[in-house]
Amino acid sequence: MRIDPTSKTDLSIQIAKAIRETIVAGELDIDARLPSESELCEHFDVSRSTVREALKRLAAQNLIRTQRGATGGAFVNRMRYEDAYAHHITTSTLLLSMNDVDFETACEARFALEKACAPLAAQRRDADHLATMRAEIHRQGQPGLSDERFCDSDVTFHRALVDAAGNPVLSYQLAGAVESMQPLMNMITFTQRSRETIIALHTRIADALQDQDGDETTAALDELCAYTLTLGASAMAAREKRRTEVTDG
Amino acid sequence: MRIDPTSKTDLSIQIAKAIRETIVAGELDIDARLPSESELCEHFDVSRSTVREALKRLAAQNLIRTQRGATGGAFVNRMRYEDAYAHHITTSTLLLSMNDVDFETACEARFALEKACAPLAAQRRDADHLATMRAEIHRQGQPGLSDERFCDSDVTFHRALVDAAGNPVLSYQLAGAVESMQPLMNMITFTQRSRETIIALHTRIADALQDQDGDETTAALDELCAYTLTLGASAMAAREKRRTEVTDG
DNA sequence: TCTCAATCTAATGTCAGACAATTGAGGCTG
DNA sequence: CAGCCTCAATTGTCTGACATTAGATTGAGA
Repeated sequence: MRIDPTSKTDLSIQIAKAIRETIVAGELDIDARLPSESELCEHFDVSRSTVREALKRLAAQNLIRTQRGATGGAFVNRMRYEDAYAHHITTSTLLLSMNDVDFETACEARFALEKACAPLAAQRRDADHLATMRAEIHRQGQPGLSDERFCDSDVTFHRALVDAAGNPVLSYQLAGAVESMQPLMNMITFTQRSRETIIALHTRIADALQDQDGDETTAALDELCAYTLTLGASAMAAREKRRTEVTDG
Repeated sequence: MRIDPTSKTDLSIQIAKAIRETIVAGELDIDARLPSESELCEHFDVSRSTVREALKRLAAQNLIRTQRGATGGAFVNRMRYEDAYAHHITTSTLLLSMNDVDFETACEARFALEKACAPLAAQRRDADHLATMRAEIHRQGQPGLSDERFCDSDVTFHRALVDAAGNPVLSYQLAGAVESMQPLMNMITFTQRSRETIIALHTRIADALQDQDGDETTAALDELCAYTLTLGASAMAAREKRRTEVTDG
């Protein structure tokens, strides 16, 4: 756990790395207190600013939390699924938007992953999951629902499907895939007709899960994927047309 | 884009949040330069240390990069898949280790996700993917290979499978699932016999992909999952036994 | 003796100012 | 025109100070 002051790499980066490795290696238990900033200054032979910048880097990754006061300090964080979700979703969303991922790729990934959950969800779904799905289906059918709210409800519905698989690791991994699709989905205008189609497929999925029929769930997801792709394609085409017109005019 | 100096929340957190929201909202393009630290000081009416801590938080999340020199500054990062991978893997690994996720749950999640890739991989695999997989299979058969190296090779093999699906979004999402399993896998002692079984299944997977047979790929993955679970179970049992003996003695 | 408020104290949060290191830009020179 | 030099802007680091926070200690009073 030493650093190299002559390296071209910033000291705060080296220090953050050293501490991170200590934590990841398990040498510091959860909720263990790190040395105080002054002690870290002495240990690494740097100023307090540098130590603090290193700690802020770790805090930004949810690896530590800090607490003020006499018994305060920096403590190793128990990584919570909820915190990791949020972080994962932000990163995924940025990845999608900044890399101009086309709708097909994102959609394919999302449904491939959801299909991975289908057999498990069919096996393990409980009353709560089914109730959530039914409630969202009902919501999706209400007149006057904005496109954005419709997408929200869609995400909730699919989160319930994923959670029904009863595997927190799976839920965590899929949170990014499902939720980061939302900005792309939000570009679609859902006509009354397309909503009806989606609701019908959602109902089919819910029914299949209720019957604990994994194959039928997968089949319905396949159809939903195909239908979503056609919706996305026409939305992209319309968008492209608008952009061309603006450029020309 | 203002902050509240009277809030109980740390200023550097508020500032980081404000800048992050600006970036995520797309108001700053990729590679756009943020105001210099001095300008940010004036804008938010805080000291430079505070601004710097905020910037370090953002840098830790790969949202910005900094560059020294006359034309330097902080620039909006294009979120790269490679960077996001690393971050995602670290987080996933910590989640697994800190939440005492049992081997079954992690294993189930991993193979469920890999199976999601199988049909796509069978369809799109190219010569490079197959070559990588064959090379790793060969490596896995070499005598004297340590358990750790064997696991490394296993991860590389499965990464190739995932990448063969030709969907970067999928690859990104699965990186966490596949690689974060490694610490758990590392606790397993691979006997000569178990290695042979795994290599046989790997070969079956590679063959199936070469034949573009998605169903066979899935079937082989199912078997590998089941076998890995039995290996994990016995490893956990042995570990538990050792711990009990130590406690008793 | 118990309770509660005041005080103490150790830690993080913030500020101000200085200097070092880096690096591109522009000018100078051959 | 190429190469070198200087300059200026910017981030990186250091120092020292004070503010803020919250647990620990202490002490008075019922």
